[in-house]
Formats: sequence, C-alpha cells, structure tokens
Amino acid sequence: MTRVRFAPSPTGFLHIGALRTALYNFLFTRHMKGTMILRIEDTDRTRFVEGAEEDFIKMCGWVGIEFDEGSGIGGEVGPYRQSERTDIYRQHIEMLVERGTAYYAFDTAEELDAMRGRQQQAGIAPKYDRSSMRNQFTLGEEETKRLLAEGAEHTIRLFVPLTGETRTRDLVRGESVFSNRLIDDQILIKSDGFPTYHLANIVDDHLMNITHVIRGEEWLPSLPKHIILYQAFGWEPPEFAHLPLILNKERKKFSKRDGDTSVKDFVAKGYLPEALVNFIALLGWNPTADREIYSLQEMIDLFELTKVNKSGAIFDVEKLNWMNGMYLRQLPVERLVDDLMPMLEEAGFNDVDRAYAVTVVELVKERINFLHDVPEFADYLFGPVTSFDEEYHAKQWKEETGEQMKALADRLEGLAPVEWKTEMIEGVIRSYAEELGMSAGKLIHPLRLSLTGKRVGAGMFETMEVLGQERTITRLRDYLAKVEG
RNA sequence: GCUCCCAUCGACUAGUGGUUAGGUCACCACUCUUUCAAGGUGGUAGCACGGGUUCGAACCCCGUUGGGAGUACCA
Repeated sequence: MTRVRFAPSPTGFLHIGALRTALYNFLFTRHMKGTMILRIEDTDRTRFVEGAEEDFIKMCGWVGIEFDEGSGIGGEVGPYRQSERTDIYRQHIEMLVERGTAYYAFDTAEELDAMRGRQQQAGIAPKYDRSSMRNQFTLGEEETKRLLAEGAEHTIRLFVPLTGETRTRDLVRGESVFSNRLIDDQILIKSDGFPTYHLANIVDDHLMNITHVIRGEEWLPSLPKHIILYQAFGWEPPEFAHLPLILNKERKKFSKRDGDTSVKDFVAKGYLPEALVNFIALLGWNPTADREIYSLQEMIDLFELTKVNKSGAIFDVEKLNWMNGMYLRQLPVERLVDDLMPMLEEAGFNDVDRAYAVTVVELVKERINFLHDVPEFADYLFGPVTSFDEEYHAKQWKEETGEQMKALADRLEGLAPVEWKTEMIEGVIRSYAEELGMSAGKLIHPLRLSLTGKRVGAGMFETMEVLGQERTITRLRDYLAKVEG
C-alpha cells in the first residue's frame, strides 16, 4: 500500500513550491490508490507562524488536493504534529545512544562557531570535529554521566563513520555515492530537547509507514545523512524522489523574496485554481507533450514519478496568465461567477444581480485573462461611464457624427423592447450605414465611445443588448449633449 | 572553498543511436473583423563546448564550462 506525506513546516503560508510538492505527492498516491498524509513539522518553535497550518489545508483544498490522514484530519498513526511527538523521539534517540550510533555533545554555540572559523581559515570543509570538541568521546563516560546528571545543556549527534561511503537511490535521479568522511555528525536532538528535522523526519516516516518520500531537491544533500539514520535504527528506508526546484527569472530558488509566492497571493490576484494547479504540475513533469490543458483527474491518471524532470524550472507568469485565460473560457460561467461576485463587491459594484453577472461574463470572457479584470474591463456595464477616451474621440468623432448619432438614437428608440436583440440592433445600424453610404465601422466607433467610454471591448451589438435599450439611448444622448454642449 | 545535482528555442518541454529536432507560452507576419481579444495560417528561434564510443550521436562515456542547491542546536 502506497503511503506518502506532505510535511510542511508552519513557518509561513503555503508557498507555490510547496504546493507543487504537495501536488506531486497527491498525484502519485492517487494514481497508486494510496494514502495522502499531512504532517506538520513544527520542531522549530522560534519560527512558528500562527495560522500557517490552516492555510496549508485550505490552499491545498482550493486546488483540489485532499488529505486522507493527518493533522486536523485524524488517523491511526498520529499525532501528526511533531511538537506533539517529543516523547516518541526521546524513546527513539535512546535506542540510538545505546547502540552507539548517536552521542552526547556539550559544545556551546560559540565553541561551534570558533570551530568553523578555524576550519574555514584552514581551508577545510566545516564539519563537527568529534575528536577535539566537548562530547561523550573526548570527555569520557564518567564526565558525560556527571554532566548529564547535573542537567548540563547538551545536544545529541549522529555518529557518522569516518570511513566508507553511503549510497543513495532516488527515483528521479538514480544512484549517488557519498564519502562518509564528508558527512557531518548532524544534531539529532537540540539543546531545547526538541528533535531536528532530520531525526523527526526519519522516525515519523518509519512509524507512519511512509513508502515514498517525495520532496524538494534542496533535501538531496542531506539524503546520505538520512540513509545513515535509517541504518542506525536498523530500518529499511522508503523510496525517495527529489523534485526539481522552481526557479525565478534569475534561475534562483523561487522564494518570498520574489514577491507574491504564497498560494493565497495567487488567489487574491484572481487566478483560477484549475489553471494554477495545471500550470504548476507542468513545471517539472509532462505527461504527453501534445497539449497543455489537463484536469486534475487526467493528471492523476497519467502521473509517473519516473517522468519527472531533473532540472529546475523557471516560473513563467506569462504562461500561467495564458492558461488562466484558457480556463476562463472553458469553465462553466456559473462557476466563474461564484468567484466574480466578491470581486465586484470589492470594486464597489454592490448588489449586482447574479444572472446579469453571468451575461456580462459570457460577453467579455473572450477578451480577458483574469476574472478580476471584469470590474475594470466592463465597468460601464455595472455603472455609468465615468471617463471617455479623448484620443479615441478625436480620431472617431467627425463633424457629421453628432447628426448621425442623433438619428441612430432615434432609430434605436424605435425598436420595441422585445426587439432589443443583437441581430435587430445590428440590422438597424448596418442599414443606416448603408443609407449613408458608409461602412458600419464609422458608426460603431462613435457608438462604442458614447456607450462605454473606451476604445476596446466586446462586440458592439452584443454589448448594446446587455446594456439594454434604455441605458443605450440615454448614454447616446448624454454624450451628444456633452459633446455639443 | 567543499559536497551533491543539473544542462534541447527567451520560457515550459517532447525526444532515450538513424527525426526536415516536435508541441506550448512569448514574439513577428498574415487572416477573420466594428475595436480589443479569442480563433485560424505561417514564421523567427534550440541540442553549452571539447574529446571519445559507433557506420551513425541531442541521446552512451570522459572532461571543460555554465547554472543551481546544500554546507545551522532552520526546515
């Protein structure tokens, strides 16, 4: 039975890179008919952010990622919050100390800094020097026991052999060999009694029967440490898959420094969850390469870890925007209006009729990439025209235009309310243009200006239908008065 | 510095020894047209470099260069 976990640290809101990691875990385990677990890695109390955990679940849910077990969900191998598992880590570290694969160390932060300084000066790689620092080996059994009994501050470190090598296996990268000589004696238990990520991670993955560890590439360098830890416990390690990083335009790890990188920022910007998740999925994985649009279910059906790319992928907002537009045009309008209503409120258009919002979205969705463009792009459909494009006026408003608009307003007014349909409106305008012996465009531009104030928008006749006869006539005459008066 | 990872158009990628190196975004042109989009058609643009292996390398091996990540009592 496949079991995977998404194990974020509550040090901030869900990041776009973390979302992709969660997504790949989800796609993989759903494909395998396995279990998706949420584990909260909150062993660093100093970086804890209130509300982060809720954000993880909420944002994952927003794009369709669901958990079967975990913090806030429940399950049989909990608790799923590491801060609630300290006893478990205590018990396990004792096993390691007894076996001699972990040991006590009493060095202070200053002593450690000094050690690194010396090593740096000597031009050697910084690494805990077991033979010269204050630990179980240099101090001796007696002294160690005395210090512990005295309650001296201490850490517990992993005993890494000085010789030999450690082999690692990764589902996307294959095998690697690391020389043990260069692997650090990682701290397993901090002086505050909490475990480090490394210990908690291994203990939990084992106890929670995780079969596949799918995580970001930034963890690759610590993989040998983790393998050594599994060996120290005498446990069989799970399979590993390290995902390529998501990069910014500078080809650096995509991080908070790059602006809005939290998933909630994308929600705020009006991205559709279907588009975001589709786009994110294609950053490092490509199921068929013959198309770009995949539903979550299709991705689940097609997902294979072995098809995940090895190299980092730049986050290209342009393509995301395009994809958002694709979904904007494909998704049921009712579904879009759910998201649009609060945006209209926010733009100051209160109490907009839902059915009316639906017709507006139908009208303009071809021309925008974001739902949140609607309030501005079609402001004239929700309220009066507040400003008119002067340049457009100068270009399209000729001497005879006023006369023509007046005549057109009269003719449009002549239509019966039931006749106020795109085709009829078009008929009136085209036939008038024909009478005048000019192209319809010559009338349409001044019309667009008078009715919308803008030079761009949806088809004029359709727009007029949505606007309604009364508003159309009024606006035409108002603009005429404004121009002539 | 050291360790590890990576390397196809500007970007995301397909390609697993024989292809006119394909698709998508972006860009350009044309088309449609009442504007702007969308759509359609076409186009510019790429195998980092050097050695091997082979009848034949984008694909396999080695090296170089370049990029990235890690190097904490953070995850």
